[in-house]
Order: sequence, then C-alpha cells, then structure tokens
Amino acid sequence: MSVAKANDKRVQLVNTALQLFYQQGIHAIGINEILAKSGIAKKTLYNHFASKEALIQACVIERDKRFMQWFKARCSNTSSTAEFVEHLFNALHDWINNRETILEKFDGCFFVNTAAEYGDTGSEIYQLCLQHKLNIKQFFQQQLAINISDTKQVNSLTDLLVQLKEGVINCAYVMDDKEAALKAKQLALTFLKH
Amino acid sequence: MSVAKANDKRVQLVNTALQLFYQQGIHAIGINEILAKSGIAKKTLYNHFASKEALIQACVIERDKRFMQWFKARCSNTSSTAEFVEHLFNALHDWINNRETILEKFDGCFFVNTAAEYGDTGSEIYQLCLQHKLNIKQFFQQQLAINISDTKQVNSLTDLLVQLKEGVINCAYVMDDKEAALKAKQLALTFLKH
DNA sequence: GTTATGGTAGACAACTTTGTATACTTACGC
DNA sequence: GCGTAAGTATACAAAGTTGTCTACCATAAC
Repeated sequence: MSVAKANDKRVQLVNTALQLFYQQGIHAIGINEILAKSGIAKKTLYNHFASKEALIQACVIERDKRFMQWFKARCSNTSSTAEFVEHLFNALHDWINNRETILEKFDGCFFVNTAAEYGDTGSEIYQLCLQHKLNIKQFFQQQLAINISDTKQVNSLTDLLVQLKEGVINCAYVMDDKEAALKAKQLALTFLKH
Repeated sequence: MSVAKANDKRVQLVNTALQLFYQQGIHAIGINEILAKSGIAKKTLYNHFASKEALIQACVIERDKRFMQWFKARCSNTSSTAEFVEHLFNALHDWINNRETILEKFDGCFFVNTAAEYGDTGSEIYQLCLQHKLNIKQFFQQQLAINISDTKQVNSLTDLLVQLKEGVINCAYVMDDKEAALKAKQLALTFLKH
C-alpha cells in the first residue's frame, strides 16, 4: 500500500474528529461517534492512534496548522500597519460569519475551548493550545516589525491586537456579536492615527 | 426543619460543584465526585435537583450572581471614566492573580468554558452564559453613562472595554499572560486621552 | 500465486456515568 | 412522645465510555 493511501484513514479520522470536537466539545464526543461518522473501523483508529488522547493531540496540531495557514494567507504581504489591521479584522469577520469553510462553522476558539476541558497546565494538550497562541502572537510581531522600526512600539501594538483579537472571538462566540470584528477594526484604526 | 437549614445542603452542593466544574470542566466532573467532596448523599442531591443539568444551571446562575456582586463592588462609585477604567482592570488583575478568593482560583471565564462544552445556542445553559455577558455589558454602559452624556460615545467605549476585558481573560488564561490586565489598562487609558 | 499489510465488522471486557430504589437514621414541630 | 420531613448509606439498573481481541477481507509487492 502506498504511503499516501496509508495516511488516508488517518487524515479522515482527524478531519471528522476535529469537526465534531470543535462543534460539540471533546468530552461530549465519544470515539464511536467519530467512527460512525467517518465510516472507519475501531481497530483502524487504534492502529493510527494509541488512544483518544493521541487523537485529540493530532486534532489540536492540525487545527493550529490550518488556522495559521489561513491566517497567514489573509494577513501577509501588507504594505502598512493600517493595512495589516484591516486584513486581520476582515479575516476574523469572515471567519465569524462563516465565510471560511476551511475553519468549520464558527464556534469560538478551538484552543480556548479545549484548554477549558483539559485545563491542567501540565498536560500536553494544554501546551499545544498555548503554543498556538504564541504562534499567533509571533506572527503579529513579525508583520508589524516590517513597517515599524521601534521594537517597543511593535510589542505594545502586538499586545493591543492580540487582546482585541481574543476579545473579538469571545464576544462573537458567547455574546453572539457577529459585528465584533468590525468594531475592533475601527477601534484599532482610530488608535493607530494617534 | 428551618428554611435556612433546608437550603443548607443545596448551597453546599452548588458551592462544591461550582468549584469542581470551574477548575476541571463540567463533563470531566461526575456527580459522584461532587458528592464525595461535599460529603452529601446522592439522594439528597436528587432531592434538590432534577438532574445534573439542573445542578449545572444553578451553578451558572450562582457564578453570575457572585461575579456581578464582586464586580459591582469593585467598579461602582467612580467619579470619572478614567477612574472606572482603572478600577475595572485592577479588579481583573487581582482576579487573574488569585487575590479574589470569592472567584476561586483563576481558570478563565466560567461562562465561556461552559458555553464551549454546552455550545448548542438553543440550550438553557448557553442562554444563561449569554445572559451573564449581557449583564456585564449593561453594567459597563450604566457606569460610563454617569460621566459621559453622548450615548454614541458611551456605546463605542462600552464595546472597547468589553472586548478588552474578554481579551484580557483569554490572554491570561490560555496565553498565561498574568500582566494582561495591566497592559489593557494602559491601552484603554491612552485611548481615553485622545 | 503467495504473503504481508492494513482495513472491516463486531463481540467483549472493564470501567464510569446518571439516576432510582431500599432500608435505616436523625431531628424538628406539634 | 410521635410523626413527618430530610438526610445517610449503599446497592443496583441501564446506558455509555475506552480500548482489546478475534475472524475475515482486499490489495499491493514480491
């Protein structure tokens, strides 16, 4: 069997699990539901993953990969800080309003949701969630540093944007404010002018 | 048996459940763990609550009550917008750094965490989580309206503070940034000056 | 063609979950 | 003092959980 086909089932499992975990929560979804939906046999799952925990880890890693890829595609190659801010919040707005199928139907931040269920900061799963947030922050810093030379200014602007981004996601999710990203964009742009 | 004592066990159950649910997640905690920790018999629990679901609802309501009470105590009676902003983020900072025992050891926003596990927007539990966020927002608006007459300005400042507050909680929780509240305070104060 | 690999199907073990039922105990109000 | 109401302790039912095991099938490599 070719390598591509050998990984076929693994990819299908992660896809299905990610979707179900994100939409309903990890503890709420049993292995059997994932198997039923994907049409894959239980033994195949345990052939690819040592445990449910290992599958969850693979899902978190995959979500980080997809999110970063999408995010970088939407927010790279901007020629000014204002343009970066525009792209950033426009991207969030599209995600929140379900115009980005690659990210699944918007259900808040998968990493926050997952950390809430596997909150022990020592766990591997929490560490992966933390790593994603650090990846996002690092990307912000890199992009801002292109058009701003003062490191201190880059860092404080990064903090602002990170906090607004997190706030937008929470507001859109629990408060059901689907315009949150546009409000944050205006605020950030106003801030930039001063 | 007196009314006070009749409610005694109910209060104990909610206290214990709230603590465990908040720290470890709702699905992760079974009824039996709550009973063991509180030292209360199973029949007593089902005497006070129709189901685990009913107990969860009582916990969300109780958390909202406590949080609003604490929040109002910390952020009321301010004589300027800047003072309100100071009090707001100082309060968050104390919570995040575990100086507010009434709120339990900081583990993010209980309502966001709970919504992540009971994400169906039609569920009673989600509605209670949403209601809490609306209560917070309404309180912000009321406080800001004391010192600002322009309604539009009140609303846009409310949006800013709500988003920053949510962002601070997320950053402090998953990103483990315990200084997030102080950063947000500086940003909000800078914003006010312009 | 044979063999090794990976997949399917599904029974099953061991455990955990919520919720009910039974029998006994405590304590307050009248 | 007695009866009612509430609590304790614990067994148990019913369902669901993860993970293992056996038996069989398909296919690609040699």
